[in-house]
Amino acid sequence: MRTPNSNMNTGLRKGKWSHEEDQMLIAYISRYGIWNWSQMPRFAGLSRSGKSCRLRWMNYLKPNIKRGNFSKEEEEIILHSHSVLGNKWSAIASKLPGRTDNDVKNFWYTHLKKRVSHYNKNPETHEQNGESEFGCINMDEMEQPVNHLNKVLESCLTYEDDIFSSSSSFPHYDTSSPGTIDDLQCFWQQLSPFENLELGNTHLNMFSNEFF
DNA sequence: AAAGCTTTCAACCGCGTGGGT
DNA sequence: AACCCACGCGGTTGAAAGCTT
Repeated sequence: MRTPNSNMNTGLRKGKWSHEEDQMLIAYISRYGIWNWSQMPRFAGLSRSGKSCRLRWMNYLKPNIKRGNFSKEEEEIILHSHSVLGNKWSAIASKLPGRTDNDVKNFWYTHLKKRVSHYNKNPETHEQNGESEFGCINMDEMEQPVNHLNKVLESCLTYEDDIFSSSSSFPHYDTSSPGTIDDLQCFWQQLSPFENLELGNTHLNMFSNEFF
């Protein structure tokens, strides 16, 4: 986390995002979609770089970002994927709906790297316990959570067709009194059928009238 | 209670890539 | 072909929170 300050040369704010800035970015993207990250902050009234806005949106504000602890299944998928892909965090994150590359990377360095290092140093101890380098399950079992997640994704995509054909299905969000960031996240969660779909203009405009 | 140390994770930075001119 | 620009990615940083002494 960085302290809020501003760049004396550009006048751009840096550091932690305020609730108000989050609201402004969400409101702007909800209304106009994502068209150009470098121009957008100016039109949205934000004193931030496009890069900063993009990062904030992608890692925190985007609909259906999953917060909180990683499940055992997610852990195993990360470990397995990392053994195959290496530090390709975005590729690994793409296997975990709702998780960002930044989240995966942080989780790897704070939780999983130690476990893998320990295994590499003491493989015989772990093997005696019937553990793989990923902790406790074998490679065949590893495929199951991946398949399960793919099925969940497929069902979401099917549901998307249904929900767009009946506008009354959209959850309602009171933007005149938006409440806390938790309220917002609760609202985004209600839009779960849209998860993993890039919210381009087409999708957003469909519910922007009701949204505002 | 408080000082020092460690961990977590949001955010920044630099670089590579691809598309447009 | 060369340049510019926007975007995305991976590595790194550092404040805040949590833990230990």
